[in-house]
Amino acid sequence: MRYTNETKMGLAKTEIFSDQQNEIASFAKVFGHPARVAILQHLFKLNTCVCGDLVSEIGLAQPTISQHLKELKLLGLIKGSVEGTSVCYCINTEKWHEMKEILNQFLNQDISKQGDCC
Amino acid sequence: MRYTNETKMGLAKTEIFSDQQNEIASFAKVFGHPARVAILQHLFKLNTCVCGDLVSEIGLAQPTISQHLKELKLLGLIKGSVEGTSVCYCINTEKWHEMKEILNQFLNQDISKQGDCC
DNA sequence: TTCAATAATCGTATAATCGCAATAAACAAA
DNA sequence: TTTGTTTATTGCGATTATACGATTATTGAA
Repeated sequence: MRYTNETKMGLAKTEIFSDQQNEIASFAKVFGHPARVAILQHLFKLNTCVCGDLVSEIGLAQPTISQHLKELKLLGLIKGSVEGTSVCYCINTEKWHEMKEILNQFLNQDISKQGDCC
Repeated sequence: MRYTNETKMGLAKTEIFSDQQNEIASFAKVFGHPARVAILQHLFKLNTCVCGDLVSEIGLAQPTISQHLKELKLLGLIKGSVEGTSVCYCINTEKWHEMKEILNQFLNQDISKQGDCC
């Protein structure tokens, strides 16, 4: 089997989809792991910045948590700031709203007209 | 390095998370690929069952589309019924509502009290 | 400066995901 | 029965994702 530059195995062919479709997928993907869901829920629950007690809270190793935080930060959903030797994390409310808007638009499509013929 | 049954590398440790967290992650994960987003949008747009024109519509090979459909069917978000030689697909509206409820609860958490200290 | 605490990064093992060619399976029609 | 159409399954390669030990910053305190 031969694969060209245009057809790389193991890679999603994002170029054939719209920006909107790729954006929805990107946001959804980051929620596609329970650890990241748990991290966000913890940040929400405390209603304030969390100074790195996530490792003991979640139950995964420190490098693993750090990696998940990195992905959340990459999408802009959380912010982090250095506070002494520890790092404080919190929800980036503006980005969260932006993400919510995009996902809600997809999730809350008008379903009433769907013909249930199957 | 040694890994026990409890610690299998490359596997998400779902057992340390709540059912709710795992459920959110499962639904989000299936939306984490633009092809599946595109499939669902197409089903929504037509407001009726689609008899396998998805391959030409999306632009991926037939086995690839079939695989994505399988994942959507596995979660129950779509239904399929055989119609002669082809198969009709449509949104499973009940399951869609159920999924929406679960994801909305997560996405629409009260963000107003979040201390923006970062 | 030295030491302790904390978090990020690196390296690596393992599993899952993505995509498709080839094939099989199911069905209708000739 | 044979033939064509359509979809599912199989098998494989390439890549990403998950997890963590070891190490490396980074900062505050002694």
